[in-house]
Amino acid sequence: MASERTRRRIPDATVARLPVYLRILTEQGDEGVDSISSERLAELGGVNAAKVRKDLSYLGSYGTRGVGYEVAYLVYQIRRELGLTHDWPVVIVGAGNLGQALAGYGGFGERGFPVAGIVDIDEAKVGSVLSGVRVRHIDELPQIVQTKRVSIGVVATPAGAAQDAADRLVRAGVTSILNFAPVVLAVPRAIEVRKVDLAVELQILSYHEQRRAGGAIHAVGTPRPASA
Amino acid sequence: MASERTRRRIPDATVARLPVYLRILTEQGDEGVDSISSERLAELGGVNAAKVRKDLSYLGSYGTRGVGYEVAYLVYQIRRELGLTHDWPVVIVGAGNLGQALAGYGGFGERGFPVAGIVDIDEAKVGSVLSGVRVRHIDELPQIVQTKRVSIGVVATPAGAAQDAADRLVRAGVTSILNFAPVVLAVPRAIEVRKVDLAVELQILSYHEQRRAGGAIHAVGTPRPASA
DNA sequence: GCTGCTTTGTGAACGTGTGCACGAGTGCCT
DNA sequence: AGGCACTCGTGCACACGTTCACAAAGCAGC
Repeated sequence: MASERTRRRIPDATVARLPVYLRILTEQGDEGVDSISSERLAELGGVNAAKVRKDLSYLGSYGTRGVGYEVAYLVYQIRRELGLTHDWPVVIVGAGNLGQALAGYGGFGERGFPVAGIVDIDEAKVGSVLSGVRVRHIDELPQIVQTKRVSIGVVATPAGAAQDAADRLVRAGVTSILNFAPVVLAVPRAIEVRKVDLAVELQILSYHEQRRAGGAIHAVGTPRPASA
Repeated sequence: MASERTRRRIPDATVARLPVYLRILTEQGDEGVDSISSERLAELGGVNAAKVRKDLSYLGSYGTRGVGYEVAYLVYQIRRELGLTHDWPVVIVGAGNLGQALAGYGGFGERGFPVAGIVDIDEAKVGSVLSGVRVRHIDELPQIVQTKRVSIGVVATPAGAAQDAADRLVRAGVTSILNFAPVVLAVPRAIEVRKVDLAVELQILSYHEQRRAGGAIHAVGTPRPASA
């Protein structure tokens, strides 16, 4: 119990996979499975079995040799490690196309991230209701963050407004940001930022497609730099 | 010219950063900047200058020592490497909340990924028009993929329908998939899949928030496994 | 209790990614 | 022409992540 503070740091790569395991385990639990092997979990998660075992070993030795892992207990442990023992309300900045879709996406609240509010800078959008959440003015952000104890903000604005949105979120007291705008946000070191950029993902796919196609054909007619 | 086929493989980590450099360079170019140093590019991209230089060196030696990189030329080279010399039409499967937002998100077409079509399995949604694109029935997928020469598919369905959507995309001839559903897709080895999972991103943020909060307090009242 | 089968947990080897540090090349100024 | 300031390109060392392989541990059947 005293060593609880000295909890080993979990590698980033592992933290990124825990949510996947958690989802699979929850599904399996719902289907009545109460014990699962690392091999099966790996198969369902599309990864290597050794990786699963190593990942889970960072949480502690919660498996039983010769048997596998008790699904319900593992779910509990992963949830605890990820801090999912309670809800984390989020506030969405930007009530455009994306903000609306996010607010309407039920999966948010279901998975422990209820939408505490959605704000926009455009007065015309304020007051409209999206999936039960009323759009409020961005000036109300500090109040929402404080009364609802929000620590996670979602930036769903156009690129040009993203930095301002982030600044406001930080000033309001948010400490983690999920950024959907195609911009590199400048924030204080202590703020955790994660980025989701659709264009980047598509361009990575494009790279592989182009490579698959041979790639060489595009070399025809290459312009040269100014110098000789 | 003969060595064009022997193009060095670019590391995944670098491929993932090239789109970021590309966006920044394009912006800088629009602002009239025509030469940029690795240091400045690194600053704007939120990365290390040495990393920028190493990344760009995989494309070839396109910089000038003592000066920096010619913005326009670098943009051209990155676009070429990423296969962005021509458009890549995409087809979206699922006309729900997310599918609609994606279709309406202008950034898609602008960046070289025009929406060639959006399909849904629900007859009730077929025929409606989203941002100029008419929703068609999923049975028309093969036809859309072939006539529009689509090689990238976007899965924007609920989790339960995602695998079926992926299967249909693959059968229709798509070779790259961008998956928004919280499911690990099973596809032939040759198909490139990238995943965007909002819940995973939020859970990673949750982990850091929980860790920030101390983490130990949640240990109170931990249930134990069945065994002694 | 012993044997055999299964599956975990982890040391060790390998591969990938990062960042420093510095040689090498370039432009500018005198 | 020579010196100086600047910046790229890259070898090298280190950190991080992945995978293998196997001992340790548990269960089942007899």
